[in-house]
Amino acid sequence: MKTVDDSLADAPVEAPRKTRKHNPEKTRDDILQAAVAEFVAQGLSGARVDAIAERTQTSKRMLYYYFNSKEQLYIQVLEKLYGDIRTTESSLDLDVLAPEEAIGRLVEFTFDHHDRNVDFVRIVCIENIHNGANVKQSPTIRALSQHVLQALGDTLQRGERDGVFRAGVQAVDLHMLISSFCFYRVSNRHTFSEIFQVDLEDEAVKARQKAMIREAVMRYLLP
Amino acid sequence: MKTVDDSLADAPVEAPRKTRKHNPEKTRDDILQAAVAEFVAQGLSGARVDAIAERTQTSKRMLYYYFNSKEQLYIQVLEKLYGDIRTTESSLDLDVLAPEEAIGRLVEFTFDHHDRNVDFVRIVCIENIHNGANVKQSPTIRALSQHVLQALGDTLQRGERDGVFRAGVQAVDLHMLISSFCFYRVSNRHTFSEIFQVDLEDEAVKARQKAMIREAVMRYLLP
DNA sequence: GTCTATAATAAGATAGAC
DNA sequence: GTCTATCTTATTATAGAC
Repeated sequence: MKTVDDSLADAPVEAPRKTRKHNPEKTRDDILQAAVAEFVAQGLSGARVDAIAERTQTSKRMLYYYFNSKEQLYIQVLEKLYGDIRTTESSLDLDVLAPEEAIGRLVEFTFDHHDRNVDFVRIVCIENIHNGANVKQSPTIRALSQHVLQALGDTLQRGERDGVFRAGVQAVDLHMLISSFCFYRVSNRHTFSEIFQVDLEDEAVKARQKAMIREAVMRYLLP
Repeated sequence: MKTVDDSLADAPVEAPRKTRKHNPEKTRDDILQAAVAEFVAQGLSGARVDAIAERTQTSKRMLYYYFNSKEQLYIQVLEKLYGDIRTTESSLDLDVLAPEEAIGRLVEFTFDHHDRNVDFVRIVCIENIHNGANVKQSPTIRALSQHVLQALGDTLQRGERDGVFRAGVQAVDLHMLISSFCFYRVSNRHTFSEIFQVDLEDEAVKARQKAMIREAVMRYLLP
């Protein structure tokens, strides 16, 4: 007696070998996404390989098949999250704006970017708890981050030349002034909001703080 | 035949029962210090109870005897490190200084304090990775941190009244502006120095950045 | 390439003697 | 209060069939 399954077995055998369960890129990406979620939620030591596997459509065996170890999977996660930020950062085009406009825009962009990318902020914290051991192993990541500093340095130079910015400000220092505030607001939001009883998710608070860091930076640059 | 040990046994029995190995406070403190080192180095999930015990003069059994669980020991560590900062913070006496002096001093104090207390910075990062779950359980910690905000608010008000500061600045926002920079320099030093190739331990760099945050804050407060 | 079952070990916690 | 030995469970990683 023929069953429905039997009739499927009669389908053309020449069809591209795309059986139900073989889809390498998708499987790999599925695992990587699950790993992002788990590592970001639990940290490097806190993350469980089993938990990552459970978040996927596939099995733990495939995780090891594609990534070899928990640590290598973590490095892939790190590179993915650092990579995501680059794409957006490169789209800023600071060089077409007046220096003051450019800096103002960079500050607001940085603020919004961190606010929207909690995952990135968390993975950077996790990596620092582990003394940056893995960023140091990834030449990719350093290369990814050179763009902002370059753009910032160029803008500072233009402003200085035009007499709208003071001289002697280091790009790396200014980058730290901007990033630190935007990063800390997100990285430390749990302890900060609990201890000082502020709702950092409140849109009014957000707007006020965004205006503050913008103005603090602008004033600092005045001649 | 009498041995040396036998003669010791003849010592006065009324002496306070202070046998070689019984010293509760010291043992407890020994464990707590070891726990600070391990948790700060490895994080909450990464820390190993065995490793903590190995750092002590005593055994794992005593750790459970005094602290009941890994988690409760972690909370004690958290409270200890938050407590340490309070003592120094309270010694600032901002109210006896002119408002500008007071803020300048607060900025420099905060900078130096974070620079010197890497342990505190790390435990706060670890705690945020765990969503502040443990600070929320400790009413002690919130109480500890109210002093700075109060002192800062008072100083802002004095400056505003004297016409040396602008109006409308929130104490909590200014606290964040100051803390974020001082904290981030330490918390993110591994990734930051690797990616941007700066030596944040260099005394010249330190002095430059300390002057920057001080001036940025002062300028921001100008009317 | 994928799945189930399992090996090998590490980790938190406790028993019970002294 | 303290120590050694151990229980129990969780965790990374792999074997081997399909």
